[in-house]
Amino acid sequence: MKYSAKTHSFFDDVFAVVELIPEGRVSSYVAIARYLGAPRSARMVGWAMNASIGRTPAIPAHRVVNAQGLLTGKIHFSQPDEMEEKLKAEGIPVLNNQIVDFEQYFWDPSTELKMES
DNA sequence: TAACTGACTCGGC
DNA sequence: AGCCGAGCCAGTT
Repeated sequence: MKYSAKTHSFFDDVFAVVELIPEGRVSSYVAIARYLGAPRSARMVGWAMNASIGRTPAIPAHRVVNAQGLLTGKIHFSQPDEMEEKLKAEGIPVLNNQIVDFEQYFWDPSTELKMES
């Protein structure tokens, strides 16, 4: 199930953006999709995260949450609490699977990277 | 090739 | 205020 490694795809773009998310910050599926010019492809971004598991370098998928700041993807990690623990370790408060003050930690690539040189 | 899937979102009830 | 259904698109089977 890994015969598409050679294929350059939307996934690769997603990985590239996720890797750019600064430590201590979080982004959302729709924000990344929007930045890549596919505002309706939030689901694909989530799927890309699933495909990123086990990849090297490690993709900080734990910094990507849904539009509400909810850790919807935590159940997909090797350890369900891994996502939450990593976020807390970076200084991001998480309560009931949801990021506290989400907007404060939110990192939007469309805003932060709009002027790539 | 066609059909199905999903770590999403939004809108309606 | 919370639950349910439909749209969305690229990758997988």
